[in-house]
Amino acid sequence: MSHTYDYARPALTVDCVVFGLDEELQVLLVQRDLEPFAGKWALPGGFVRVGEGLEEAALRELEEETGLGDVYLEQLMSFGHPDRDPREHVVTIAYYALVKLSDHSVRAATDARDAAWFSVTDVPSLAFDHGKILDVALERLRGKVRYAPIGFELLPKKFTLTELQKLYEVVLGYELDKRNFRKKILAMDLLVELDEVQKDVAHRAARLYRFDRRRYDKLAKRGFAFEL
Amino acid sequence: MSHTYDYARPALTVDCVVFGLDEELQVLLVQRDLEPFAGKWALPGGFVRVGEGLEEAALRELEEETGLGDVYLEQLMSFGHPDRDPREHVVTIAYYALVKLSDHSVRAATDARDAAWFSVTDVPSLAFDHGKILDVALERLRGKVRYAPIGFELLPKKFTLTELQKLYEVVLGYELDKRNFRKKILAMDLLVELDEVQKDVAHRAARLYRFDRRRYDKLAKRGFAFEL
DNA sequence: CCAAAAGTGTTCACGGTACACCCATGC
DNA sequence: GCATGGGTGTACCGTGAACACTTTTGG
Repeated sequence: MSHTYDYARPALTVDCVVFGLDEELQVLLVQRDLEPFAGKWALPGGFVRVGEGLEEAALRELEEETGLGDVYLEQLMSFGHPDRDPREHVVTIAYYALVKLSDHSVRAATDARDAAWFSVTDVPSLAFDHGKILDVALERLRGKVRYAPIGFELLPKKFTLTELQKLYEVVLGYELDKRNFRKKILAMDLLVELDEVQKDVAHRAARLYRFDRRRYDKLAKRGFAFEL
Repeated sequence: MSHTYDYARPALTVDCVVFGLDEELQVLLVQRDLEPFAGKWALPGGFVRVGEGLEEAALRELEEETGLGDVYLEQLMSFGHPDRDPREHVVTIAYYALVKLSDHSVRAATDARDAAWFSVTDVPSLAFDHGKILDVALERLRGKVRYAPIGFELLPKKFTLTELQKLYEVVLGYELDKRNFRKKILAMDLLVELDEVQKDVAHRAARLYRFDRRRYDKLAKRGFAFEL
């Protein structure tokens, strides 16, 4: 390979802000075992290899550091301040991921490298500029969840309308009116009512629904816009 | 400097999609003088230097290749497919810029390295994956112009309501109702009516306005949301 | 006085919001 | 039978959309 471009170059990493939903919105962090910031919590991530796509690198690092696969992944933003890594100039391309906590159990926490979920309202001080990256990811999630059907990535395949509403309330940070919420979301005609209800609840069991992605894609092509 | 991170690493560039407004929406391209793609049109851009911030690099390249300074600049997205550069793995961080064509005259076109404005509806085939980057930038501009007051970056400081409306029509690609547009934009209370009117027009001169950024910032902090 | 664009209000339909009670189920 | 959440409809208001004519100015 010719090396016409062979000047000194910044290093390149990817970092992932992984969100999950519990009572609160959760973010997955790993504890660093190496300097710099050894022992501090950080976003999972690592170096981009030559010949590797960015998203590919993000998925690989996620799998390596947390055991997670099959997640919704979207590029967030790049951060390149020369001093963000104390050793040398490292540019990172941040992604955010949404995972269904119900599926992937909290297996991440049992990994060799320590990984754990933290409520976004109670995150420890993070290594590098990862606190800032998390802030940007949160802002993006809060914005995007309102005009794109990405919230479903945080719920199990089958969910109740109340669970869906709770999701929005937790992510957005304010309460919604039950009747108006149901009216609006059902009017979009994106949910399929299943012949199934909740199990093991100590009260009337709620009906289960699933998100009809195929239908959404079709409607979206015709100019339909999802909106909270 | 310690080199703990010293593995083979992809090269890193920045590229800028510079938009200007004429009768049509314009994009600034430069003609490449080096291989690969010598002679082809491309987005202005170049390598990120070690110790240099990303936005800083984008502004430097813009100045070097097109003579432009004082532009609105925002990060767009990163592109890192391993084959996007035929010689080696080069990751690029794309920015988009909005410039007031009236201010900066078309000085860019007179630069050593050939630079020129093209209507976005009539862009030649571009080097690398720059065509794709342009598409993403256009999509972003069309989306963002509706919920953020960035359109003003394409107009001179003083403008008429008709000019503002034309801007939106050109960017969005559809026509707007004159009375409704004026009602809505004036109701936001973000424009300052000046004691000045158009000069040298062969008909009734229109009143000039300017965008009150200070007021917008204040309102935005209180939860006001700009919307088309 | 003619051409060209500036400027200005009202009506109607629809969607968003506010709001309270009965129902089904498990214990 | 009681506690717990599930499920449902209506009235009002404000915003978005449709729509046409008069005014000003320069040539």
